[in-house]
Amino acid sequence: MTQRKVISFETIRVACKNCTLSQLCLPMGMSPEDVDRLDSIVKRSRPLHRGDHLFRSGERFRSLYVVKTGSVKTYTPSEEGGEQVLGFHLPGEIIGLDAIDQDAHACSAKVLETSAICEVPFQRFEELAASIPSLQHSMFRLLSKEIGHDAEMLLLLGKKNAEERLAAFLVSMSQRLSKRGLSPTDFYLSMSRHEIGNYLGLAVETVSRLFTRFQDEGLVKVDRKHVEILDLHSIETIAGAAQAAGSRKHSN
Amino acid sequence: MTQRKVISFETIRVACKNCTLSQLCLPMGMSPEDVDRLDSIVKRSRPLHRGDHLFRSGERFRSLYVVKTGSVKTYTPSEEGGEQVLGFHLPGEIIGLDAIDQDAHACSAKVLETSAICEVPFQRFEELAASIPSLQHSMFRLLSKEIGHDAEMLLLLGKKNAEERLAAFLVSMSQRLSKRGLSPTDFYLSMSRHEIGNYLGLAVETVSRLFTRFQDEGLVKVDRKHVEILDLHSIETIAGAAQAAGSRKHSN
DNA sequence: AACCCAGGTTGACATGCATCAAGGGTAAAT
DNA sequence: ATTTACCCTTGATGCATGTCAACCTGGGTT
Repeated sequence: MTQRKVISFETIRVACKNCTLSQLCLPMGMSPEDVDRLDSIVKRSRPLHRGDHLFRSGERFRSLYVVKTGSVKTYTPSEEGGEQVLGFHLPGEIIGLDAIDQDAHACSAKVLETSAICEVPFQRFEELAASIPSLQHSMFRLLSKEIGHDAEMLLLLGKKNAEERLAAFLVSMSQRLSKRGLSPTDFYLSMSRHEIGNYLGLAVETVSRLFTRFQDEGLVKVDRKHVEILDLHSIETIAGAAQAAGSRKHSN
Repeated sequence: MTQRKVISFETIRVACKNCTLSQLCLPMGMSPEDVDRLDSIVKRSRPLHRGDHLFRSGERFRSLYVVKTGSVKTYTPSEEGGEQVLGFHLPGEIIGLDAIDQDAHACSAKVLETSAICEVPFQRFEELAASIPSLQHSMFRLLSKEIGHDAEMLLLLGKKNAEERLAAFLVSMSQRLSKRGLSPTDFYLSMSRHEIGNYLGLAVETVSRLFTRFQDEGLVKVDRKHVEILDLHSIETIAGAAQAAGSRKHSN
């Protein structure tokens, strides 16, 4: 016992069964034994730093990645430095799902702040999923959830105006942080205004102006990346007001 | 032999193994025996007609649906009759994937023209997928493909202008019809201008004007729902010109 | 045949947001 | 401490596209 492995502390710290994210992540609904089996195929690396890539567009697909701490953005780079930000990923969220089909990454994933990432080799994962029904089910659900989330984004980009988009973004951040045990009304954004604008299909200037306006209206208090939500209810109302009176866009 | 079942003709006509879509659909890459197992859980109903619903938003999720012939649109209805069209589905395409996560349908699915639909009860399907690795893999791929497609739509809605959107829509239709053995340059659209506009985040009038403009420029010949593509190459160029010179929107 | 009506087209006008431009604050680098 | 470079903010202007309104057209109904 005195001779136990030096890595034991490390192991305890990161093992799936001890991970606070297990209810949000793949282990969701699995028996302790099965979680151990999953755990045995997960690779963990040293923390990554701002700007590091998990993978780049075009690379062969080998593994899914799960954010353990920190945050990651995914984006599709296009010629000339332009890009479309596809999403911001918080702890427990899985990255690389879109690569399964083509066996290659169509987007790139870049770390926004110092982050710990779990790597899940996909081939092994599939074998495991075939023998653990609840894991297969979790995976179907996670993929489905992503599709549902994308549908929300389509609605946002297709029907909502700038104000509604930023409000929806704030509500989403608030809810997701809250689920992770953080404050739903006081948080730091790890992405730039530019990245937010890109994600929401808006110009940086518009995002900036909206933050200012929301602040003037007493809805939030913003200081650079630090956001305090003062009136979450009003922001939720704005965010949900897609087809409400006054916004008759494409109303059939 | 004389006494064979009356439904035999019907059965032959629709069985997965005799279906021309099998390479686009779930049976992709499965052994003939496994296709039979899949076939045994698939339900087929009488043809549905324009306006019929496969399911409606809010209903309990029980089955996935696959278009066999015809076409279907999915959309999220919102209060006041407004809606966001999420997609148009051609033969071989699977509908209902976004409902797996919540165990309830978040969108509605409406038939655009007389269509034959296969119903796949999901619980049975999951059992089958766990015992047929290639089926599980197909399903992961199909879900992943949907996510990748959604990402393309996010780029379209977030970065492309009206002209690029409609061009992308035409290219998509052309490619998908072509894969199904139909002409890539001469086809009938089963959806209205309104539905196209809603899908692309544009007003009906804009869609109409663009069709006219494309026709004036000699790119297409349009007569109501009938579209002939005269210069597919140019349309592809327009569709792909997201970040090209001249369109500097959000160019970082 | 006359009517009806949803779907489509076209024109005139309005506006939300992108674009252009300039300046200020902050954090990392030296 | 100073420099540097990025990020953010704010103002002025223009344009693409939504909105409003009118009319056309073809298919179905009485």
